[in-house]
Amino acid sequence: MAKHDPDLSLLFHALADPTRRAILSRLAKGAAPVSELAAPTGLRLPTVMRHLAVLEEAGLIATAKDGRVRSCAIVPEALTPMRTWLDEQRAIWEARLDRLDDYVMNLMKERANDP
Amino acid sequence: MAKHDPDLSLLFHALADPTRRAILSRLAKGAAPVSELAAPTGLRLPTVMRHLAVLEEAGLIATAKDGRVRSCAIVPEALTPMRTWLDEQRAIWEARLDRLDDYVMNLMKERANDP
DNA sequence: ATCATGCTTAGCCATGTGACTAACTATACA
DNA sequence: TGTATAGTTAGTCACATGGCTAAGCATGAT
Repeated sequence: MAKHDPDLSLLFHALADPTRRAILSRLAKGAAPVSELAAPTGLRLPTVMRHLAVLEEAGLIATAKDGRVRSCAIVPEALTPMRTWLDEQRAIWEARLDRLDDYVMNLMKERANDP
Repeated sequence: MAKHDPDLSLLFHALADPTRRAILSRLAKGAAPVSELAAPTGLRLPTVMRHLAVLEEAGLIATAKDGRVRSCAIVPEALTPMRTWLDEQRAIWEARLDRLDDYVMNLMKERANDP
């Protein structure tokens, strides 16, 4: 359970932007060149390029240039660390579905210490 | 498949910070007051408070004040939207585990168009 | 009533982020 | 060769983020 996990931070940060998630959804249907990804966003090319750079640094997409066209594709394995983290958390969190009771009981105990 | 999903953005953004993930991990073991959460971070209280505010706005934690102590607890259901998104993506992405082939074939087809 | 504790608010600062325009490069097409 | 196309780079700008200090407020202990 790494305290500083740059992978996870990059991943979550990349996914925190709706534009980037939209690009991913588009790419889920198949590889596409930059312009085609930019079109539905209504954003300028340089802006989209930065989003793509973020996605690529997070390992979520891979790109390659063929002639003057850069083709982008998703990297499915990239979601694995996130899934792992989520499963870890779920394991602990769900083991505590008594959380609310636990929480309330804590408060009550504190109050009880003060008759 | 909402194009603009503020919930997801808030969630992912909240989780993109290692300090906040550490706080969540700590809280997974049970509710705790602000100071106790701040201690292991090495950060000042106001800074930690802001992190807690981000977590709370994302719906990841709930807090309540008892006397002068504010107790914080996780909200397990908060991860559901993220799990849903992840499962959706996995469904599509994994259906395309031929992605690399697909990608390469695309390139080859483009080249083929140019004999 | 006084003081310590625990949080809160206000405000500052450096850096990061997301958007843009404008100018440039490199490939394809005529 | 010249021109359109597809990306790329550089530079600007407003605002968000993450950290801090200093001062304030409410509650519990003496």
